[in-house]
Amino acid sequence: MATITIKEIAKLAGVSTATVSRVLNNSGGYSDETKLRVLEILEKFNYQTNVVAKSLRTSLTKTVGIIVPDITNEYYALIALAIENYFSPKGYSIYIYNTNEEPEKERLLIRDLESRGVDGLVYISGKMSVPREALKKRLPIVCINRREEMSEEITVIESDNYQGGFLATEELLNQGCTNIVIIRDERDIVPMNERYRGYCDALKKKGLPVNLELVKPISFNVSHAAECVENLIRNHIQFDSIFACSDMLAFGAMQALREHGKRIPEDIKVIGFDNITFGRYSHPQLTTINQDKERLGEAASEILLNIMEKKERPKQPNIVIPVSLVKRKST
Amino acid sequence: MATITIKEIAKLAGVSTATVSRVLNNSGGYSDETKLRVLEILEKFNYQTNVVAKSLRTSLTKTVGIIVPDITNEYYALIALAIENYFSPKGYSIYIYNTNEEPEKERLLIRDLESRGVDGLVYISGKMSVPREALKKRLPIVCINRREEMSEEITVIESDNYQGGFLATEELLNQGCTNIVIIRDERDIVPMNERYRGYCDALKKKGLPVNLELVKPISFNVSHAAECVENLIRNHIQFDSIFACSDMLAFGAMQALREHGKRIPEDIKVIGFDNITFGRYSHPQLTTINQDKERLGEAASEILLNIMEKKERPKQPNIVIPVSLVKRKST
DNA sequence: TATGGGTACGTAATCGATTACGTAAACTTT
DNA sequence: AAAGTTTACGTAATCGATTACGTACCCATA
Repeated sequence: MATITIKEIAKLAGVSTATVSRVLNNSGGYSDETKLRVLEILEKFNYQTNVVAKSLRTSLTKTVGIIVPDITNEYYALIALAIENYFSPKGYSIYIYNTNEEPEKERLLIRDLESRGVDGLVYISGKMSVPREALKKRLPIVCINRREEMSEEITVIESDNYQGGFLATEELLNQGCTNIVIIRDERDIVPMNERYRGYCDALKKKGLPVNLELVKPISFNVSHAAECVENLIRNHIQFDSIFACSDMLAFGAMQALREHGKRIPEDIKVIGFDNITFGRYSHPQLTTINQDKERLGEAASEILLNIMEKKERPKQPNIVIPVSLVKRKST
Repeated sequence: MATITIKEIAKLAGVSTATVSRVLNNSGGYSDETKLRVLEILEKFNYQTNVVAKSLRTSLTKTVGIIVPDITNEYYALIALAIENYFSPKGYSIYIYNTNEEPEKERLLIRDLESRGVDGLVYISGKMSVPREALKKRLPIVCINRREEMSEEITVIESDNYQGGFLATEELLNQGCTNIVIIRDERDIVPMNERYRGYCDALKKKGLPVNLELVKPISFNVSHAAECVENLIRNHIQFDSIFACSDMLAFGAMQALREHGKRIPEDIKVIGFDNITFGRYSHPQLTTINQDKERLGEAASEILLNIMEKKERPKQPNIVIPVSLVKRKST
């Protein structure tokens, strides 16, 4: 690096490095003239802090790590973007780590994060072992949307998944549907369970039973959703609508429906979850439950910064971000 | 941080920090017994390198920065992912920066990157001022898909945009189309110009003229594509197909076509560019030109690492990644 | 005028590594 | 056996900042 150091600036300004540092950090202890002279030299030689050196001394790196399963997924990308937009103006840089939810990768990550001395971590992934490890290492952390029942020491930001499931189901009921298929992730994870609970309660409220033949847990994947719908049709199971627990699953389901000559929404109504961009361009445009990814990212950032600054790990209650129904053409 | 340092390890093992460091880096100069003893202590106390300190000493941070316009865009996300997958096993961490192509943001970035001492930079964005600045600062850099005519000192990885434009147009011609609308980005940037050149040449090869009434430069945005198609229809301009220079634009165009009762592909055929995931789930499924985002990211990474290691900035010829036609249902 | 307190600095330690250089002991070579 | 070479370390400087502590000077107050 050809950059000039504080030492050289000091010599040029005829002061000590201490004074230069003080001027740089506005920490007082210098006269106005000295300040001006130093500032002038700083400017003239285009001084840039060596962040690495500063980090070593202060043990603050001004970095935040984000762990996501897959940045390629718009949902995660939007959250990551919100986090960057929050932290970047505050002088932080963002490390991004894709785990693909592979446990080995996650295990390595926590070491790397600590080695690099990140100031905080936003975790949006599956294995809660990482957050627990982070907690042990006193690394400030918040999780998004992956609450586990037992982990009350970790703050979790989550969408109101229960309400989402309820609203989605209610929308279909309001359209006169009575045989509502729910395609959900087979994994026993809180967000999915909550959506399912909302589904059940909406039915219950309407006085309808939960027909387990219509509850379809699948491994989370577009083509599985399509297969699932095909099986329903092939087995002549009666249904008039589908609540897919993610928009991608909804797209898979719609594709299968079309291939079997079903019209949407005339024959079968479909509702998704997440509200990703493509829902506006699918045919028909997808009715869905909006998750406020920006708020999720923002709220997580705010709380994380709080933990980082206060250096205290508050038993903060989990934050629930409201969801909303986005009515389009598929219901 | 509660982590143990090299100094403490040294004391515990009864050696100097120099020896511990040598063992850590496998640089020789110690007996087998010493090595074993040190390794044992290292293991026992779960030593982790302080990367910040190491970086300060070696002036290598083992970080790579990625500058993208918008990580929320699947195209960029896939490239970024490929880059991470390349560098991460080599011990690098990835900084990600979204610029939204805002010039001020980009200008700030280059300073930050240098301050943080990133070892290399992959640049996928618009303003070539950043790469030039990086070059001046001797920061290893490669660009993706934004070649400018005059900047031969910077290595650029790009898709074969000309070939893509040619293939797309040829596909429509093969389907019997003669009035092919091209919806392109209005900006005078190399990738778009190349796609357009491919379009022109494919027509020429077939002995057809370029009808400028069918050449539609728009500001890059889905709804503008829709408007553009509406205008064509409203003005009764004859066309039998559309080559949209990005899949997103194709979706906008298809939506407008549907709203005007045009069937795809029976009435109007549509082809896109990029091959983003959603093209498989649109209706009809979108025929498109595949950009190999993984190879783009990989190739960029390889070359970047090369520059980083050799510390030389070779006048490397630009790398062109092949594209291919993905035939689906919209043509 | 002596004392006390504030201002404006400088000195030097420090963060946690790496590494050039020095050196004692062991081992070769003739 | 003397000289040279190699091995296996340790010492201390260094990377570029921050900051506790010391101190000289100035000014106000008793």
